[in-house]
Amino acid sequence: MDKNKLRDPESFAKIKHLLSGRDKKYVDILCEWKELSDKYNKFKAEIEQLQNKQNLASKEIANLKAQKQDAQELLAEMKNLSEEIKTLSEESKAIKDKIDVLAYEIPNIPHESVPFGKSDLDNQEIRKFKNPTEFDFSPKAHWELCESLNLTTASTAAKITGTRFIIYKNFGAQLERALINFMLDTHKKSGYQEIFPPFIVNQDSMRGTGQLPKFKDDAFKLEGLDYYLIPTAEVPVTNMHRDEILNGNDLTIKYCAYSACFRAEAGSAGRDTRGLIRQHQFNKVELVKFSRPENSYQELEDLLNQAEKILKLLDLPYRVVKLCTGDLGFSSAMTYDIEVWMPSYERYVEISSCSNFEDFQARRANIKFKDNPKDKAKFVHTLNGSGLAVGRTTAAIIENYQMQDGRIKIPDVLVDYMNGMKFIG
RNA sequence: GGAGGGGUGUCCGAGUGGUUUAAGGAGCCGGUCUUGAAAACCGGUGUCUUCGAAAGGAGCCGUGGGUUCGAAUCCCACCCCUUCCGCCA
Repeated sequence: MDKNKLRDPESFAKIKHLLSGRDKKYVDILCEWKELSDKYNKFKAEIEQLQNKQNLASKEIANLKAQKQDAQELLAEMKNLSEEIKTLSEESKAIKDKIDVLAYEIPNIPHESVPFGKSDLDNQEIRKFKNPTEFDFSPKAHWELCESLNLTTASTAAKITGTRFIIYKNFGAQLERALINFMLDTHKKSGYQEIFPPFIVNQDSMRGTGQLPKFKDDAFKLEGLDYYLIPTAEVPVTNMHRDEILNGNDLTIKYCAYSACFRAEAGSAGRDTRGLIRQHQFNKVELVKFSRPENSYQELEDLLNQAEKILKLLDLPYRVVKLCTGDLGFSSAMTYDIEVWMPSYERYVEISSCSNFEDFQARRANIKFKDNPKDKAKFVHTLNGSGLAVGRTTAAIIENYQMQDGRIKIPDVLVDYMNGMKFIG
C-alpha cells in the first residue's frame, strides 16, 4: 500500500471509492489498517528516541570503562531504559502483526477505467474475432470426440490419481505438445525470453505474487514442507526478480514460460466435470512482464495482443472482455479475459486472462528498478497473461475444427508441429 | 541421507562484547597530472523504514528469537550455498 496516496485526503477518498467497487468490506479493512498504521508510527518514533538515548549512553559507558572510571549509576539507569524499550517494542510488534494481517486482506485498487459491476455479467465486451463457428451438422463435445478418437482417458487417470485429472494419449498427447511448442515459438519471435521454471515454489514466492495468505485452500501444499505446486508459471517467473533492484534500461523485461499448473479448485465441485476445461493439473504457456510504471497500461494492451495472436493464427473465434470490479482478481488492477468460442457450451469460455498488477505484486515481492545508481529505487509494475491455457485450446480446436465424418482438421499453423499431419482420425 | 566448510556493502575480504562512524582492496563517479589514454595521487561512492521544513534520529553483517547497559561478535532454532561420501534420471 502506498502511504503517500493515503495521506492526501482526495486520493484517499478515490481509493475508497474504487475499492468499494469490489466490496464495501474492503473499505472498512483499509480504514482500520490506516488507523493502526498511524498508531504504529507514533510508537516507533517514541522507541527510536529512547534507542538514541541508549546508544549515546552506551558510548559513554565504553568511555568510562576505558578510563577505568565507575559506571554503576549509568548502568543502573540504562537497565531501566532497556526494560522500557523492551515493553514498548512488544506493544508495537503486536500492532505491527495486526497491520500485516490486515494488509494481506486488502486487494489491489482497481484502475479508474474498470467498469463497476458485481459479477461476470457486468463485464464489458471489447471486441470480437470471427463469429461463432457454424456447423451444417450437429457438432459433438470435445469429450465425446476425445473418446471416439482415442485422444484422452479420464477413467484411467482417475485410477492412477483421481477425479479431475486427464491422460492425453496418441494424437491427443501430440496435439497438446504441438500447441505448447507453437505458442512458445510464437512468443519467442515477439521478443519474449523463454523460461522453463520449477513447478514447485516456496512460501515466499506464493506470497510475492499474492496467492498467499488469502487463497491457501486453492493451492496444493507438499506435506511437511514449505513447498507448493505452482498454480501458474506466473509465480516462479515473477519471483525470479524478487528482492531485486532491476536496471531501468533493461525494462520492459518480457518472459514466456510453459508449465504444468496445479489447482485444488476448492469451491468448484460439480462444475465443468467433463472434458478438458477444469482440471487439477493443466498445461499453460504464460507471459510475464516487468515494466516501468508509466508504460504498464500500454504493455497490457501489447500483452493482450500477443495472447490474441495465438488464437488468430489458430483461426479460432473469440472475444475480449474487460472484467468489472466485482469479477476482478484479488491482485489485479485491470484484467482483460480472452474467451474462445466453445460449441459444446454454446458460449465463450475463458482461455486467457491478461492483467496489470501495477505495483501490487512488486511491493509484496520487493521488485524495484532504478535508472542511475544514485536514484531512489522505485517499484516496477508487473503484468502477466496466459498465452494460452493449452488444455482449453486443445478442446477449442477439437470442437471448432471437427468435421461431419468425425475427423478433426489440424489448423494450418500446427501442421508442421504435427509432423505434416492434416487431420486427426 | 551422513560428515565438513561457509553466508559481512556492487564485488573480494578483515573483524570473537564497547572510538565499528563495518578495516583494507577492487570497481564506479569526480578531480589533479597528460596532446589523449593508462598509471599515480586526492576526494566521493550501500540500502530500507520512519519522524521531520531541515538538521538529524532509528533499523540493516543469511533469517527469526534470546543473553547484555551495549551484539557482526556470545547462545538457540531455521534457511541457503559449497566440498566429500551415499543414492539417483
